[in-house]
Amino acid sequence: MAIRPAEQLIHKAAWLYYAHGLRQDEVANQLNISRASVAMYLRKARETGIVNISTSTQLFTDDVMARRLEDALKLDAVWIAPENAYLADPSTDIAVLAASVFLELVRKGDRIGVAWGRTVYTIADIMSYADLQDVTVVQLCGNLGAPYSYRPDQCTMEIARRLNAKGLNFYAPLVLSTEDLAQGLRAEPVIRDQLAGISDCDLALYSIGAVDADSHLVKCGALTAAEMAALRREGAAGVIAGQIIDAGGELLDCSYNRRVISAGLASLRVIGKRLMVVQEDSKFEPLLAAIAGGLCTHLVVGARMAQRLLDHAGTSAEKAS
Amino acid sequence: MAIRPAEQLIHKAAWLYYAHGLRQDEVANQLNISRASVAMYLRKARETGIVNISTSTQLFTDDVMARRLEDALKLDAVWIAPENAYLADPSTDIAVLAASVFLELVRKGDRIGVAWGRTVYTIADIMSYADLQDVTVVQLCGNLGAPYSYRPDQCTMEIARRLNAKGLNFYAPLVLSTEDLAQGLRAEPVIRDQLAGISDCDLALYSIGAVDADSHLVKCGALTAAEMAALRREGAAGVIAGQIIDAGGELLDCSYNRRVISAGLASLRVIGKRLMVVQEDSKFEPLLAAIAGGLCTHLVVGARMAQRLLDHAGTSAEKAS
DNA sequence: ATCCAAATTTGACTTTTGTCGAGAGCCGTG
DNA sequence: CACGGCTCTCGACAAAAGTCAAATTTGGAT
Repeated sequence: MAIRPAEQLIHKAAWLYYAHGLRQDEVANQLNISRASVAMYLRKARETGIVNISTSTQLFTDDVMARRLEDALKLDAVWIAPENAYLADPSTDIAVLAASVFLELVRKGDRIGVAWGRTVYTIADIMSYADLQDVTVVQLCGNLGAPYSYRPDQCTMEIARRLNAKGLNFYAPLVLSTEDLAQGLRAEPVIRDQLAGISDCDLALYSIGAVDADSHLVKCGALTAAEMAALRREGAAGVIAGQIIDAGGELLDCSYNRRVISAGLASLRVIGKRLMVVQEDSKFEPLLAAIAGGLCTHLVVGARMAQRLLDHAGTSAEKAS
Repeated sequence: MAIRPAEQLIHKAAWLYYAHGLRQDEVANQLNISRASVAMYLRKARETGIVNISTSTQLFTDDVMARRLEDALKLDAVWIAPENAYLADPSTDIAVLAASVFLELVRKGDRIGVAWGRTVYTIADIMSYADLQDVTVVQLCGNLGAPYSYRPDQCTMEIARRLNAKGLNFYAPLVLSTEDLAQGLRAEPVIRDQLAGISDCDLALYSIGAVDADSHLVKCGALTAAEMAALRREGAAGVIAGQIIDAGGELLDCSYNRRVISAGLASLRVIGKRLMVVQEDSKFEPLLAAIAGGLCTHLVVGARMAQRLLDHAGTSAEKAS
């Protein structure tokens, strides 16, 4: 009899194994199934978030540098991934840390805003599963028909899937060709409601984009490399949730920004916990801009970036005094 | 070089193993130690709550009976442990479930009140470890020089230890020989402060005691079997946090109660989440009294007890109509 | 300075767990 | 009603994790 292995059975196996501490063969006896099946159920239980294995991220905030950064940048919490210390690929380390931090920040009943980018998708990809049924994951910005797998809607959905949460997608393109059209679309009830709902979020997850030819905006055809370079000369310092900000962390006054459908910076700043994750060292200036603009309260970075931020804060303070 | 295996090293090993998903031998390579040491560190990490393995208790609330009980008894949540379904000893099952539920209810920064009894100690004993450094566990009632290992202060400390939390003990006996002395002691600043602090708790954990010769109050010499029997005739229905309540869940007007140093029922009722755990079927009436008195918002019981409660609620409702 | 007790580390061994392909039951379809 | 596709299950093997006693190191006491 090969009945669909009811959630119930998975749950029972997980309970006996993890809560009661029985061995797999003991569980198998209890449930009258083979030990191999038990092993499979347990894997499923882990994958569906019925059991939850989390490791404390204390170590990474306990760092002295993290504390100093919190003070210097006026952030609520900073986590620093030790560069090259553990693994060959430091960016994976940052993503793994970010995923753990993210899961630690999520609370039951939360509404979570998610932006997009390679970093965000990497985090989604390595994030472990959790059972947060009353959580809602909302997309922070419109979609791009990207050739990559980390489209905005995919980032949102993947994270929702991992959390067993509800995913709310944005059914609009990120950039339109005219300002009028963008304005009209923003006024559409469906879109307007979703944009309005962003400020109700309890937690936001995003990274920051650089203003160069490697930007996803260029790669996805939203802007040409030349346009990007021009924007840079006009003061563009970074890209957040598809929008271009200046060095002060304010929206740059440009046609592109007016054609974008995305979470306004004001809505973002209202969100209680704004988790920013930065992997690449090259994103130093963009990150400074985002911090200046108050777009992040919680920060996950690598050790090298942390050092640079600290040095910068030090010299700024000196100049000021 | 056998340096004290700094917390740091345990943390790193746990991180690589659980967060990054490396194998133990890979971790051993990374950290330049033997795999055996890694295995030991990982056990320590689990025991100190650096890693946290929890299994969802959904299954036990999803039960239809649990839902009906919540409605019938006006409780916030009910968990039902399937009797005899899983293991030989059903009371263990209830305790394991209670421990999981308890850990699920604790939040960072919480203040937790803990009473005492065999049930509470059993829960403490099988509870897994967690890393909740900013949690405070306070003792709800005075101490008894009991010949058992589940003295009030031990229950409190054991739970605090498991949680890596701060434990606050009560430095007073549970019962005094005269009412005057009890009153005087209650007015002592140290004691008064602690009693006052009880209503600040976010979560309470207790069971209910029966009014019979088997009661711990009798076994520990606080009352004689004859006195207990007399109290029973006077309307005593149960024992909670060392105090005797009547069938309506109110403090029984008796000398014993006036000589007790413990959390007043009013203070208890102020606590947001009051988790009551009952293992023995014999505690049906005491439990009814506690529920009637609004002393519990969250309940963990076995299936048989749940059925009895439901039947009782049904017949009460019939009578009323 | 030297020794002792306690704690840590390790290699070797045992137990437990993960995985794979074969086989069996279920279900919709032709 | 037979057929294929599907998923679930199981036995057996391989891999990984747990354990133990002996060896080593540490820190403190004499």
